[in-house]
Amino acid sequence: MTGSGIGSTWPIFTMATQCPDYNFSEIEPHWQRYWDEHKTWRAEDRSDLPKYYVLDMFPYPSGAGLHIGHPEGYTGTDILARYQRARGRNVLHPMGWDAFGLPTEQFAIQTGAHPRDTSRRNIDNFRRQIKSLGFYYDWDREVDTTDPAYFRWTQWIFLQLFKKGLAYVDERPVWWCEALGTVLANEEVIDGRSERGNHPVVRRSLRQWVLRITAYAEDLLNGLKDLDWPDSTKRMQEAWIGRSEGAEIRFDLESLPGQSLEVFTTRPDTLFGATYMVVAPEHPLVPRLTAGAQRAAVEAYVGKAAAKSDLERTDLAKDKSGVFTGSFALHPVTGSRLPVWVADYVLLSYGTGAIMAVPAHDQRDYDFALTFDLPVQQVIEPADHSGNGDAATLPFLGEGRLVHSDGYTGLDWAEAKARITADLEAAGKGRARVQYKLRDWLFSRQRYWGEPFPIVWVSESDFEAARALPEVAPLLPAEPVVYREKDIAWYALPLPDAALPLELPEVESYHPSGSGESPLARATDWLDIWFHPASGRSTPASGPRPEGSGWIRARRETNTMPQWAGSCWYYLRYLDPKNPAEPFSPEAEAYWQTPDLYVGGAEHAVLHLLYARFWHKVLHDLGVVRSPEPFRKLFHQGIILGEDGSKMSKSLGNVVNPDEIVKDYGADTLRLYLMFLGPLEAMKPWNPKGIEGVHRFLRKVWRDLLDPAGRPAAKLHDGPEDHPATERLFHETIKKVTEDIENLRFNTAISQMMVFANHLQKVDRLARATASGFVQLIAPFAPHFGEELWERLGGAPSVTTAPWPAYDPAKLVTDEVKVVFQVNGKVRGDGFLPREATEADAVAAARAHPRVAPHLDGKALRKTIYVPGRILNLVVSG
RNA sequence: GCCCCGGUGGCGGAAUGGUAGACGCAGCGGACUUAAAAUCCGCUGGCCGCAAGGCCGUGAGGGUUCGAGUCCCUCCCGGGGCACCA
Repeated sequence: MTGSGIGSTWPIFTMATQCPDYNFSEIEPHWQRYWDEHKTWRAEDRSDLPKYYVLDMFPYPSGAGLHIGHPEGYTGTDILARYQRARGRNVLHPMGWDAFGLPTEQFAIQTGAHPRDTSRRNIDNFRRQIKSLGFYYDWDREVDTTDPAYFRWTQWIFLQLFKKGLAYVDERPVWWCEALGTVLANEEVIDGRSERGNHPVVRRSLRQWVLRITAYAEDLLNGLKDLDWPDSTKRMQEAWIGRSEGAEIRFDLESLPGQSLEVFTTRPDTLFGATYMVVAPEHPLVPRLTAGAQRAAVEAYVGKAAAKSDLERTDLAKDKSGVFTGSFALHPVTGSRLPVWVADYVLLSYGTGAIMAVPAHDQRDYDFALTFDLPVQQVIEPADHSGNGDAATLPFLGEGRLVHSDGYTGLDWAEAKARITADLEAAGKGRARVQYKLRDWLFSRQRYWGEPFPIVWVSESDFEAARALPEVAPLLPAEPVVYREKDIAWYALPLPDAALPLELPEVESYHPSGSGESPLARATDWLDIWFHPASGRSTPASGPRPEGSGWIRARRETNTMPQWAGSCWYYLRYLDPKNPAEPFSPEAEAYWQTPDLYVGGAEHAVLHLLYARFWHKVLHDLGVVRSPEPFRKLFHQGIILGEDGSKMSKSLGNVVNPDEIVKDYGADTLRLYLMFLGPLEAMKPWNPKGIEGVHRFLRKVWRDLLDPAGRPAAKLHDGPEDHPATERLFHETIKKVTEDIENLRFNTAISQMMVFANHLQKVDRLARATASGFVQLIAPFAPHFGEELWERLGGAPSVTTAPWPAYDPAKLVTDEVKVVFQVNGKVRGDGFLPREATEADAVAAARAHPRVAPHLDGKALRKTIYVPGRILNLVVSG
């Protein structure tokens, strides 16, 4: 390259950089600028092309910056996006911020910094980091859950739920976390501690907003069937919904005429084996069931149970405890007296909070009966028993036939379930019932940094007056949402659309109030208002009542929504993110519909993914979206562990910072390495040495296709022809890379490209078209590198506009195929045979093979298995 | 306890029931270089053997099959989820 090039013949490229070597720190920012200026990544709203919508779970922009796990999934979707673009799709690949949430608020509490400022700073940093990795995101569609223009529609969706009667308030024992100063949902509590921060939690009764997700239990369960999701995730949701079929049975109470105890059981066939009853300590009938002599003992027990954390009640306390109430229930068929006990192994929150205990056929009841010396009556015997009775080991939990069950003895248990249930129903003593483990979704938090509820509380008379207004009536549910506080009833009124968004007030302190109310309770001018229900206008109650009619006194809801709210529908806002009049236009929804692929961590298997499905189904029922499910195809990327194989954490000092990798090796190398580590779904350790390998691969390709001055290598020629071996390998590579991308097997796609690169080093000439085609295959993985080489080899920028290479199946077939020779299943040699060689040809070749022949000598050929083009197995004996 | 998913060289991993270990890392030997880096070439599962070659080998044990990393059964280990849900 002596004296050539630089200065005299440069620039030869219009867009590419001028660097002779693979200088990624010059190339990458250059192409990032190019993409930004040309909006290469823009998804067109109106297009004749078929759409492809690929979605990442948007991140919570934490102060720590991007974690190395983020770009793992993002690179996977980015490859898909670029590939689908090359396949002629109009690709939507958006990014946004799930920016409400506790860490930002904790930071505000500690420092006084406004959460909005912290969020903005963190978002800017995340965006910078993500852009530095060259992702094909449509930045014109960025969404931010904390932006009033966004959460206006989160509030709007809440109001649709409210109107449909799917949102209600309830005073209920909830998980209260003292350290976080808030209530947590069941799903956010793990082993009696908060999922976030691992603080202890206790039960506490508070007024809460609750969403009636249980109304959709059946839909949510059935919908799973058609989803292309990991099986484990579907199973988790299935288990979480926890559908059981059984019966609700009514037991009259001896001491309370006219009162009865309802139980739920999945085993109505064991009705005749019920020997006692159990109610949960919190069951409302407990005080009345308690007989005088037992009162002290029952009250002590109930008090103790209330004080126990759930950790004690479940994990540590498998030993049964309980107290007899002193009263009896009457068996609905036999009329026999069954003692009613209080025990904390029965949960108020499931079923009816009471059970009929069948110790002979339930492990828990059996343990309890043993502890308290209660009778055990067998009513099911294994099907292979012919005797009537007691032979089986108790408790017997298996299938069988009924015994000791007047009128039903001898029946198969499944039939007995149906018969007994039907008979109870006819007698007015029970009915078939489906029960779910799924509980309604506790939807409020006593926090500042969340979406405010677009709800005000008013007196009964003001509510009645408002309800009569034509503007207000359509916004209300059939049943008013109401709660009582110190004998005063408060009625919920929604803000009309015109009053949205309801923004957060400025407050002096972000500390929770400690009383169970959020910091919003201290923003008095925001909180206590004069309210005009028809228009939604408001003014501080500290001021005078405004002129005109229809103004009432109101107090705003002080709770805020949980972080899940914003992420429940963000994938829909991307369709039309700037729409000021609707959450998204019907046209945008008609074209983009729902994501074709959703990629994100398995840690959201139940929470986010179940909540979002719930909201989507509600929107579907409202006619707002056409599909019944939001995420047809779901994929979980795995977790990247630290170098030492343990989870990355600051305290272990094994955290990998993407910024440093980009600085040292470039974004393309990082992307390639993340994909090369192993299967996308696998958990795999980071290996800093491994990154050298993929970096070398890029440099090797650069060196191979370009000369030392950075221009097309001398061995490139413009003819169509390559060596047949090169041609075949190239077409194999196109095939493999294409199929692997479609199946998200990026690691094997990369290894195939490495195989091809290794081959390129050995050839002395190469068609320029082959070189460019190879660069196209690399481009989705290493996009800056791809753009740079594409143009230097003569392609018009950008490579993203070039159609994906197609392979020619005819180029993959060879005249000769390798056949492996086995004798008795052991490999003894191989040989090349014509593709159409017969079994006889193959056997002849094997017999002639010097290393195979000795194993056949003097032995009788008993069987021949011939798989053309693969294997010949000769089974011999003697 | 119950339900999933895994277990393959020194390491990450690859293998429609058909040559186990592709590709990469690490290691060893060599070339280039005054030297180093970079790059290139070769070797690299274990055991026996001078070699040709043979035997063994995918957590353990059994089974199905002409043939098993792959399918079936039992067990061990690791990871994830659920956990008194009647």
